[in-house]
Order: sequence, then structure tokens, then C-alpha cells
Amino acid sequence: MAKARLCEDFNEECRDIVEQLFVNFISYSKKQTFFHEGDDIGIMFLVCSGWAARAIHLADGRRQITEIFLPGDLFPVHASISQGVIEDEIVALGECRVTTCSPGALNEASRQTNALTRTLWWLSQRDAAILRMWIAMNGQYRVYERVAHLVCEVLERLKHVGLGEGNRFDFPLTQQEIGDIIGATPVHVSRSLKQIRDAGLLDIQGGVLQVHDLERLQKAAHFNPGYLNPR
Amino acid sequence: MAKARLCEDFNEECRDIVEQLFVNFISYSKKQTFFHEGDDIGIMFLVCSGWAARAIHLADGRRQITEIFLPGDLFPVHASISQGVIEDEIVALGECRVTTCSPGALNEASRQTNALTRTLWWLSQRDAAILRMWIAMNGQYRVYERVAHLVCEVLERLKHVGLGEGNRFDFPLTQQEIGDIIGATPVHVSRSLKQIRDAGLLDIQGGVLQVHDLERLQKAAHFNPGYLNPR
DNA sequence: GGCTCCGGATAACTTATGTTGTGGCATCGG
DNA sequence: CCGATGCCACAACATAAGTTATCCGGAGCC
Repeated sequence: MAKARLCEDFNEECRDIVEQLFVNFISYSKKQTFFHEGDDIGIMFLVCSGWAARAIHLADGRRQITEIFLPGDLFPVHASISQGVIEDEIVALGECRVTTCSPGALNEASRQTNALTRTLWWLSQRDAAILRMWIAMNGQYRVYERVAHLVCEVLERLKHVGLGEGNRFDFPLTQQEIGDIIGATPVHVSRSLKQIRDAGLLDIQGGVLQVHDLERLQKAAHFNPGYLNPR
Repeated sequence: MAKARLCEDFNEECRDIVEQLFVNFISYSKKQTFFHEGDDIGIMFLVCSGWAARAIHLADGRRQITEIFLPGDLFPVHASISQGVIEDEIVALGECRVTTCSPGALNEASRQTNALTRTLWWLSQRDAAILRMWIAMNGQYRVYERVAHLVCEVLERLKHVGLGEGNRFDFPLTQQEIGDIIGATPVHVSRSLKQIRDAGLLDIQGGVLQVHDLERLQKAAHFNPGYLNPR
């Protein structure tokens, strides 16, 4: 987190403000659901380490992960319960450490610091761009392309906060969870991973993913990082 | 538009403000692209009649529609060009009439009227919920379920602004365009539509869609309108 | 009238992906 | 040590969806 440099506007001043605002540390363990205390007010989370995900539970029992939160990501949890039905949940993917802050305090600080305002705006734009890209991924790409694209996106996002050095990073997802992201069965995820592995593009061992040939991986994924750098 | 009642907070006052702010009328014809004038500043569009869409053009030439804008919808068009690459475009689906406003003026008005602030927040929440649902649609549903779900969503959204009476509404999409939304080939869209038609659920004739049995259609689509009513 | 063009229906065939089941190999707790 | 359990690999098979092609009807155009 210390090395975080999300966007041009995220400067020293922003970092100091954020570090002052986010004080309570919480740890969630694998598969633990983030509780939404104070539904009306909501709460802001900032990921320190580990991954979390937002997932929709569909009527027929299937699950779709719609967003993943990596170290440095900021996201709100507000009333996600509408009409008595749990629309979606936030869940830890592996051990996940976060800090929290009230949306009110963050908004107040943002009113006083232009750079923070712009950073928050940038974050929301980027998140929307990712959502749109995932729609395209799930709609247009083959499963092995989706797997490759997911890895490329995660690596790129990690690099924004100073992680992923040597194209190597902690990768806590099971194949079932990858499937829940890209809309595929775990069996097919396994098949596709083998294909990518056999092509010498990457390896996953002991929860650590190592990209061997980023250029070819990005090509296979039709990956273009533009959408991760809005404006 | 006169009957628009998006959310609880969208009251008489809001409507008056919006009608004062949005003054320039523009008409776009089928397949015409919305130009983004003043990339830095951006511009807000409010749809009066017709449909528009935001689409991503992927590296290999495929196209994915990521959002559709119906009468009453409000959306920004800002710099959608990043690093010299056109990331996405806004295009009219059939004849589309809109009005415009500068984001600055809207923000200013929103600072002065709480109900408007909340309405704008509600809209952005709803749009994000739709994006997430489309990820789930494309990831988890069969093609005929996706077609059914799309129709259910559009009908529900139209009803929010006083349209779609008698479960009947203008439907300007070609099968190709439906395919670009749900991630399927036009041939398969045709097949699925036939299936839905043969089941007596709906009919499309002369650009008008008539739902015959909404309850069964929603069931076939696993449709739950909760996500369209955030908070 | 007779063009062309576009959107739609449908058929035959191919392929990507899902389904079901089996077995291996860790890890964990008694 | 044993037996559970969870994750992964793989195989055989079933099916949803893509591909390619043809035909048809309506809209526009000369």
C-alpha cells in the first residue's frame, strides 16, 4: 500500500488523508462474508492485503462474481438487501485484511481536497470500465481467452499499487472461483488453464501465479490495458 | 417523460430543475454515433424518445453493447478515447431524440437540492446494478434465458417512466443488436426468439414488442426486478 | 416494373462448453 | 496412523451454441 500510485491525482497529500481516515483494521478469513453494518449509512472498505469479491446469487443457485477487490482497492458496502432478498454479497477470497471508514468522513475530506475528489472519481470510472469489460469478456470471449484476460487484468491492477513484480503474484482463487468470475464450469477452467500452461504462458503453484510470457499472454487474451486508465 | 417517476426521490421539484437545465434538443438517426464534444468537460444526455447504446469494439472486430439507454435515462459522455484508442462509443439504436446539459450545471443544481442529489445517486447505483446483472446474464444464462431477461428488464425500466402500458412497447433492436448485447450470434438469437415465440410468451411485429404472458416470461428469464430498485 | 439491400427464418454441420464420474494428492484433525 | 475433505486432473459423453449457406419478404431506389 505504501507504494500505491493509483492515478496521476493520487499524490502524497491524498495518501496522508487516506491513512488518517482509515484506521480500523479488520481481517476476514477465506469465504467469510463481509457484514454490512448500518445498512442506511454504509461503510467504505480499503483492501490492505488479500482479495475480496462481490457476488450475485442467482435464483437457480448459480453464483456470479461481478467484481474483485485487490490490495489498494476502495469499495463501499451499503444496503445490498433490497425487498428482503439478498441481492449480492461481499466475500473474502482467502485471507483478507482491510481498513474501514465512514462514507461521510471520506466525502467531507474529498470536498476539501481536489486531488482526492479526482482520485475517487477516477476509481469509480475505472470500476465501471472493468464492469463493462467483464460483460464483453463473458459475452464475446472463449473460456481460455477469458482466463488469460482475467490474469492480465489482475496483474495490471496489481502493478498500479506496486505489486506483481517479476510478473509474479499471490493468486488465491480456486478454479471454481475463476469459473464464477468468467462464467464457466471448473472442469472447463481446468482444461483452459492446462492449455495456457502447456503453451508456456504461466504457471500456478502453491497459490502463486508466475507469468512466463506476458506479451503472448496479452495477445492470447486480446488484452488492451486502456480501460484500466480512464481519462 | 412527463410521467417519469424514476425513484422515490424524483419529485416535482426535481422534474422542474431537470426541465430547466436540459434545453438543447438533438436527434440522432439509426446507427449514428453520438459525438463527444469537449472531451475534457463531457456532456450529459437525457433520452426523450428512442434508444441508444454504449458499445465496446474489441481488438478482433467483435462488438459488445454494454449499456442501453431508454427514454428517461440520463448518461454522461466524456472522453471515451484513451491513449488514442476509441474505447467505446455511444450509438443510436433507431431514431433517438435527446436533450443535453453540462455536467457542471447539473452538479451545481444537485448541490442545492437534496432530492436531486439522491436521484442522481440512485441512477448511478441502478446503472451499476444493471452492469453487474449483465455480467451474470452473459456468464450464467442460456441464450434464450438472456433474451427473455433482456426483454423483462427493458419492460420494467420503461414502466418506471410510464411507458410499456399493456406490456407493449417500441422495440427497435435487430437480432444482430440483441446478439451484441447478450453475447450471441444473430442465428442463435433467431432460434431463441422462435422458441420464446412458440411458447406464446411474446411477439415482435413491425418494431413493436408485445408480451403475452409476463409471469411465465419472467420465470423463464429467472427475472427478479429487485436490482432495478436499489436502496 | 425490376433492381438491390437488409433483416429475418431455417437447415446442416462443426465446435466449444457442460455433465458426470473417477482417481490422485495434498491438508487437517482425530 | 487413519479417514475425512477440498482442490485438481482427466476421460467419455451430451448438448448448447457457432458457422456457413440458402431462401424469402419488405423497403427503398432507379
